[in-house]
Amino acid sequence: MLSRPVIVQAAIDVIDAQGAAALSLRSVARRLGVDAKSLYNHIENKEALLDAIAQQVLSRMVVPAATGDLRTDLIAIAHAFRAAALSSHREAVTLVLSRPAELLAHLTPLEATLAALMAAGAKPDWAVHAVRATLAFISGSLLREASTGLTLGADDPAIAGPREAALADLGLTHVALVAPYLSRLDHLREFDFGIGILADAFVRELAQAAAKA
Amino acid sequence: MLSRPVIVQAAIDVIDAQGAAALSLRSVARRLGVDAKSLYNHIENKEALLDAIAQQVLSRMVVPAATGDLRTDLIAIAHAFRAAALSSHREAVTLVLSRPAELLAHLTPLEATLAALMAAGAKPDWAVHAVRATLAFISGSLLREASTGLTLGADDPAIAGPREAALADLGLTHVALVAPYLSRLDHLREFDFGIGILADAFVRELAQAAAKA
DNA sequence: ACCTGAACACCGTTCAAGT
DNA sequence: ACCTGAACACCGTTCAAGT
Repeated sequence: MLSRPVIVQAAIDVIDAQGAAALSLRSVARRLGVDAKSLYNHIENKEALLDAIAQQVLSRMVVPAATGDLRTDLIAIAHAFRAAALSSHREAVTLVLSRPAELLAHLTPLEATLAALMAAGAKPDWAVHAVRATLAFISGSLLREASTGLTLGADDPAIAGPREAALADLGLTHVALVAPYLSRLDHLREFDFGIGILADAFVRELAQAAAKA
Repeated sequence: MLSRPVIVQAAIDVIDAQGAAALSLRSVARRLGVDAKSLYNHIENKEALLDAIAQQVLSRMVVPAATGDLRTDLIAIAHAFRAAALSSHREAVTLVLSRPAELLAHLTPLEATLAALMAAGAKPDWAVHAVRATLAFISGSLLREASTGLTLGADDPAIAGPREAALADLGLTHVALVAPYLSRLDHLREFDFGIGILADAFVRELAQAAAKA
């Protein structure tokens, strides 16, 4: 009855239903109507379960077909990765991000990104730097999505006005100046902004290297 | 005797000495020779303690003086942020990163980055996007530094050779191709690569906007 | 082969009682 | 004002005993 895949799915269900904080061997076992100690017949320990969850979440990623245009492909891969990571409860993403990237599941997007970069003429060592910068940006973006409440919206001028004045008093004049924009946070828009910048930079760099050769 | 700053410092000491996993109200109290429940006279709960730790770690950041050159200033601020975040045990950084960015301590680097961008002619809304992209990259980079073992080095060709063959067999031909570069990870180098790309992109974008105006 | 009872060394937190 | 004893509802994990 009990099996590794069943346990992993139950763990994801716990996170989806009650948040990442509620995840424990005991809560997973409770959901399965089983004693927590029984899980040890199928998983090594809690750490291994967390690895398996991260693996399972990432394995839902659908790698988009390459179009041959580097910018298009990089953006499509980044979106696919983000969609997979966010496909469960928002908090599940922190679990994926806090596992070391050597998990097998990470290799699929890695392969796709490297393929896109190298098809566009990137040399191996440079491609590795580029993919690492991209992954760092994606990780940081998802971490923010997970830990930020929906938005920071406080558009009520009755609140915003005094707050800006307080910021200016603290010497944070520039923060005060942009406060209206800081109070709005559209995760997807920020994601696209950053990925677009990186993709543009990669395209430009490769074109420049090609022109020199 | 007991006080909030003393408790926060003891908590950081616990992390430095025994890692983030060993941090608990009880371990902090033990280090202070006090009962864990006594801490509640000075902190609200564990969450508040974690916030205070993040605040304290980030407050060590020394904001560099502005030079007026956007690229130079952005890179200097990023390095200062990284240095502060890594000034304790590597694992302490995950604590800082997992707290929402609305903490007061985040405002110092935010102000400096916005000032650099706007001095270079950035409009408020665009400056906010730029600073968010930069912070996402920095967060992702630090998260990798915290969760990755020192390096992934496995340069022994007797190990590397078969591993690359195995990767190629899985259809991961590009991963196999770059495996020698993936096995080496210099955190600072990767950090500089990414920050450099972002800074270059911002400088170029602002120059372009200025030329159009 | 798989499950569980007893047991251990942990957690965060409340509240009433002590100084 | 600050500290603690008693108490509660949790954790992960081992190991011997059961089916």
